Amino acid sequence: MAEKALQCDRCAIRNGAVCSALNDGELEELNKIARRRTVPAGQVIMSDSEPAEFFANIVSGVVKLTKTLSDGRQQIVGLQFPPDFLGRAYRSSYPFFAEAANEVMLCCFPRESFERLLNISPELEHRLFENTLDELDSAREWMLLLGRKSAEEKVASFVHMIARRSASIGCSQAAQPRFAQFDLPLTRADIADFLGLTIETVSRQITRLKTRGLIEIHSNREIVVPDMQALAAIADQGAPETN
Amino acid sequence: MAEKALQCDRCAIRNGAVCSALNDGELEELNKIARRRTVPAGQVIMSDSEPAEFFANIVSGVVKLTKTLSDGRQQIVGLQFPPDFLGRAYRSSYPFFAEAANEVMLCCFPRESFERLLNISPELEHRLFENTLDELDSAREWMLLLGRKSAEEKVASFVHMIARRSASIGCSQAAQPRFAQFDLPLTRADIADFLGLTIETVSRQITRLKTRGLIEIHSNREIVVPDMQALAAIADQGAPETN
DNA sequence: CGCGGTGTTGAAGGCATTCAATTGTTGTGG
DNA sequence: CCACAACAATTGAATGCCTTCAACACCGCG
Repeated sequence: MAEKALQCDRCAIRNGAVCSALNDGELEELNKIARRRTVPAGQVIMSDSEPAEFFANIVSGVVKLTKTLSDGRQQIVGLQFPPDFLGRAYRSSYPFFAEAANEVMLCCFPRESFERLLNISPELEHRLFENTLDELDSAREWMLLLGRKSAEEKVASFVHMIARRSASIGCSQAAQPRFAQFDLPLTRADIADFLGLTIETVSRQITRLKTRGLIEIHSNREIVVPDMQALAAIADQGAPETN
Repeated sequence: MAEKALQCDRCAIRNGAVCSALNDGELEELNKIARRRTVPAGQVIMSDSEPAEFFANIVSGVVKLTKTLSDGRQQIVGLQFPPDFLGRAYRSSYPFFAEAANEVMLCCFPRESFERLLNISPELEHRLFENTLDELDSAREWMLLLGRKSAEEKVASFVHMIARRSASIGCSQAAQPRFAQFDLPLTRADIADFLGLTIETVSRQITRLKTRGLIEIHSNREIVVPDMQALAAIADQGAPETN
């Protein structure tokens, strides 16, 4: 929960984050109110019950958005990576939980100050709008997965998505690399909650992908995908012949 | 596909639609470019492949947004009712299909003209932003349903949602009426595609709800819910004791 | 070394699907 | 008005995928 002020111009997510919609003066304004904060894995960042008192950029780590039924069944309804934005403009309440999937570094802005900035900068609002449209697109993509894909396709889709997003965060390689190596930011339980499956089914399907040579596993979290296209073929359509 | 000009001030959805964000001058502008159009059930309104040349308000009827896997499995990723807005600002392509679920009446605006209006009216953009946030919320609500609810809970949730939305369209009753009567705007096949189930399962669960006295069915489409709260209890949490 | 958290593996069972047949509904032309 | 076709919905029986329950393996850590 350490907090400290920071210089925006040396920020790791300077280019991708919503701040890039601001001009120099506005950015300086933002710089004044911004505070970095580290959140340990598992901790709730924003919740259903209490109004969110701040907005934030994700600097590092992964944040999961979860919803829960009254008997405890849980579903992850969104995953956010750097440099994603956290919090909802114009809405005081949050219809789900935002929780750190692993250790997360945030760049936080007090609600009031940020909204003041939002009022004077149409570009900033526009940027948030674009963000929301992207979130809506991926939510719908995920609805297709949840409603219509088999367990195997779900897990393959998940690994494929993480591989793509991890690549875009780390050293920017070619647009469509054939090979990928990365760490899973989620536990098996989280993956299950994301895919609408059980832990056991996720584990079995990961083993199956490994057996088939589609992925290699080094330390449970560390994954290598030797052929992204082969993985995508399983993820996006009916399971091809296994021969 | 009949088209005709129209007076906004006598429009059925005048109050709820995005147009209500406009001032008199802007509304007059919109009035000039608006054209009504009737779309028969089943017809595609906007598609993945071709860029959408217009935006539209839904005046009456229901529009389904669908996504399809390469082997034909389909998922409905959104349902839009009057006075919802159709089309995406700032995006030329549409990552899914918009299709008329039943006969739909649209109020269409040519893309270019509407975007010009969007540029001069921050209120309009803001309104679209709010809309998008609402869509995102319901998409996430639906992810919870798709990933974690049983067939019975899914169908109950669906009927409950339609009941609520139908009530808010027709004669505005009390905020939370105990009783509801309405027509299902979707076929069983559409309901199945919406819930991530098969037609047969949907049919069986509807029969089960009827047997249990939670709904009454008159003409396959016409539904009566005698006790909305009882239905909500099944929809939103683990199935209660059946006694 | 033992313990808790995390992940894997096995066997049995259940819920939704699949396949198949029948019934009900709608619209059209004789 | 009725026959008929085409579509929509229901119902039944069997299969299968994923879950559930249970036991065990792995790993970091005090």
